[in-house]
Amino acid sequence: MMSFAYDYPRPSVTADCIIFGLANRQLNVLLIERKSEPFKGCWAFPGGFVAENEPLQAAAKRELAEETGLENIFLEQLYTFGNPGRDPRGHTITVAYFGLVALNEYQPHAASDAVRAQWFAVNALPPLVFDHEQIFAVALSRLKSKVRYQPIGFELLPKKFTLTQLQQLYETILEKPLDKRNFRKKIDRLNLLVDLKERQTEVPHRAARLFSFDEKRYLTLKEEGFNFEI
Amino acid sequence: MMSFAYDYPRPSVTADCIIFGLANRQLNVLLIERKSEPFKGCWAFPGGFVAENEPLQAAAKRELAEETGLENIFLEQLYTFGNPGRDPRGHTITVAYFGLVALNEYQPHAASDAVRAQWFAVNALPPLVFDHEQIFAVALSRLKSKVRYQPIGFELLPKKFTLTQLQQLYETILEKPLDKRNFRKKIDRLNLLVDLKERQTEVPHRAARLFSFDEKRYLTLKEEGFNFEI
DNA sequence: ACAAAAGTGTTTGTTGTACACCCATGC
DNA sequence: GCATGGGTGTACAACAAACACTTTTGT
Repeated sequence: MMSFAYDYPRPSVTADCIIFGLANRQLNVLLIERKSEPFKGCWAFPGGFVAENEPLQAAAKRELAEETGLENIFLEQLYTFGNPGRDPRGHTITVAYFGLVALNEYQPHAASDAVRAQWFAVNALPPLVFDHEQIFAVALSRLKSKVRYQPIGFELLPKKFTLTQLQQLYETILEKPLDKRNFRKKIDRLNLLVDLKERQTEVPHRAARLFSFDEKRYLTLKEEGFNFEI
Repeated sequence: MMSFAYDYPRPSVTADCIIFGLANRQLNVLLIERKSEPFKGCWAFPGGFVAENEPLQAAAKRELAEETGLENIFLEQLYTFGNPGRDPRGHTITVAYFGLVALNEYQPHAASDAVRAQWFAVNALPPLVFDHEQIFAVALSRLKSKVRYQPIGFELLPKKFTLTQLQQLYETILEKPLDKRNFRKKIDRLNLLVDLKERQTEVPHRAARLFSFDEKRYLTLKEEGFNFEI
């Protein structure tokens, strides 16, 4: 095996996580405050160096857990950033991962290389280190276009949710109001929801019906894609 | 700056190119025969190590040009593969790029690390090295889904082409026959083509009208996306 | 005259879009 | 009884899908 070895100068490789969450009607993203140089004290996406012989997604998950405490998050690869100059320490390639969580259920707590871990509304982000603002732009635009051809929401909503909550999710991501009746017709045609035959409790108005996603159908639609020109 | 330096063990990074081309009614992909170990003499996608301080896409373009002679190809990032064990030399991360060319206009010639460079029909590929078969599967599925929400063909067809050629392109990629009239109506509605007011010459039957893409409209549609449930 | 591919419309079903009111519940 | 959000239908326009014949040209 050693006969195949080589020793080119190597860029270093990190895996970073862009985690979106929904709170009220606000799209949020998870940031950490860096504990160490460079850019100590600045805000960044959770992430860090890929260890030798560590799968990329595993590195992303590990760093996320270490720095924010979030675990069992589904991560999807977003894009790989490798422009020289993006990291003052030298040529660094960052494989960015993208995840969605039901924000209420995940209160992050800082750990490891992070001083703090905190949700920020996407339209009120602090300045970010490196080229993380560019990475964020790619992530947000991916989220917006994903919504158009894949089911989304499973990860962003509580297990049981109302149609209005689902609609607000789409309105938040797409940044435009949707017609209630048309939205419901469209969702209905997808055969994606299970009517739980339950209702909200303790709301100061008529209680809405609760639904959950049909996981199997959700996965099918995710693979097949659909058209949601809503 | 040196105070920020670090010295983790680093995986190495390569950039590989999956280039599709269309010949007759066959989708083809460009492979090289490796000149050096490991897997000397086996077929692989063109690609190689990313140099220090080299942008990723630049590395992909450089390797493609070095190994096959193809230049000025538009490359789009496909996916990054980083599973340990995929390369016997040690942990290697491959950023895969994806490109389309009008096959007739690009006859590859081997150079550099390649013994040969050659087009292969996608349904008759030789065994590939490393995890290149998996990479190929991702590339092909990306091509198939891309077709549904972005214009395609600009890069795969000659500058002047007939509607039938365009339809055959879609039929080849989607692997299903399409209705001529419906296809033409749909293309027409996209406002994507420029009627060149020219006709084919030297065909042994009625000459078809020639079209070209409206580049501006093509780019707009690429950004906006569309729905081509054809 | 015939072979080969170009070119062209209509009908029917489905989906998109715009739009406004009554219903149930908690206070 | 009123405030709050829940829930529902219809009409019109656009698009999808199925389908067959005439036209042009070279040989």
